[in-house]
Amino acid sequence: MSVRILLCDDHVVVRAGLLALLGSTPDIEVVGEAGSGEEAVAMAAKLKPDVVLMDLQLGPGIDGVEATRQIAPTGVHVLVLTTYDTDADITRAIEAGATGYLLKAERPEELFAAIHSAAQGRTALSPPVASRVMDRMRGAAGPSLTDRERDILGQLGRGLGNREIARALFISEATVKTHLGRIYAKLGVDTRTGAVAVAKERRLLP
Amino acid sequence: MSVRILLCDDHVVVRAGLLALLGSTPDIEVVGEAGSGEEAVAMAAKLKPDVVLMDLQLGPGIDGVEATRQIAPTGVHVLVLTTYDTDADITRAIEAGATGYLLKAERPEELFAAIHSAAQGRTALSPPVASRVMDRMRGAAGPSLTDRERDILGQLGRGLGNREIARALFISEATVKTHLGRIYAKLGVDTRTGAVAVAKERRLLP
DNA sequence: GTCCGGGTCAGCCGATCGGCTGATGCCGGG
DNA sequence: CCCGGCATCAGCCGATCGGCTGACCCGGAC
Repeated sequence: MSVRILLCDDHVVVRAGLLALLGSTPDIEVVGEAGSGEEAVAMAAKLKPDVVLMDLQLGPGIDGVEATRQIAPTGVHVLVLTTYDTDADITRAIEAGATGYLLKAERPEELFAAIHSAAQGRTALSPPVASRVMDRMRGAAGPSLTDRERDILGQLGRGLGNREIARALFISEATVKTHLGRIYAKLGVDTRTGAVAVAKERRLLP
Repeated sequence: MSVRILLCDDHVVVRAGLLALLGSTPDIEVVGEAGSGEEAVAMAAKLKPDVVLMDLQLGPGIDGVEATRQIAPTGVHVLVLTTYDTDADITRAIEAGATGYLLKAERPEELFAAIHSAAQGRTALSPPVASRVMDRMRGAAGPSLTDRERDILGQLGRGLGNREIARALFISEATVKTHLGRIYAKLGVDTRTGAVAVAKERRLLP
């Protein structure tokens, strides 16, 4: 019996590509296409597919992570299929309940295998993604920033000064400095510019 | 008579999507697919298609801009089809000789129209891209950094302080500060972190 | 109940940064 | 030949940053 799939991607080209690839395989059946997160949530509830193929970047409206957060609890497996293998994206998707994380650059056979894995609730990760996750596990004392520290880092990445960051986050400048100090320590730097550089390198910033 | 197309994209899914979309139209014929820049250059020379549909991000090897730079002079029209509409990408692609610049989020009809335009050598731009180009024209004084300023910016993007930048480039700290001041002025910021942020946004940094 | 991690804040001080003014040398176009 | 753009450097000064020390509150773990 074939696996029933719901596609979710805002790019027509990508949906067409997946449809073409998956439609040609006998044991996979595409039962629906969604062009936005809202649409995906609604169609997942109605169609109850075995697997939702979810892009993370969905243009306006809720993004793929939020859509995954809403779909996953309903028992429908979500397989993230996206272009980027950034730490932030991967962890957010996994936290949101994604069953797997594939890259669009992946070979079709990998995609088919991952879909069947996901249909059975088994995790499927692209090799580069798996590597990153392993690195994350190994580097136990790795860059484990708190939520608030990530907020600060995000503002920092926009080039704001301490005062501006403080106003943006509704806290005092002193608090910003405290957080920055801890961020520097965790990233192994001692300047804000260095923090941005490292964060950029480790893909902690958009 | 139909337009002969060569696809170039490192993503199998995207190639399949374009193949599916274009294959269903009678006046467009896909004569080849390339998964890398090198492949695209070779196939363009051999197949002499009317239009090359070129992605800019191509994974390892030469990128879409470089491939375009090599293909365009041979008289083959290159229509860039990519995900991003950043200033730097657009200008680099156009400088490299691209005939048009489309976004993957574009409607299929736009894509068809753009292909026919490109086949005749006419420029085709996605609306958001066209807007940016117009903005650029209006604000004639674009961010034209000198080579040396780009050097400084590069070091800055690594998180170095003025003294370190000075040592890295074998100049005095005073000179670094002078260059930084001019960079700030050209980028419209007033802090080093802001410069990194803007440079990152405009893709002036690796 | 106590301990601890996370978030919040304050004050102090040395180092760094950014703006300013001004100067030199090189090179290429008018 | 002179002018302008580019790169180089110096000194001054106010603003900002980064490190430090110490503090409070809260919620969950033990």
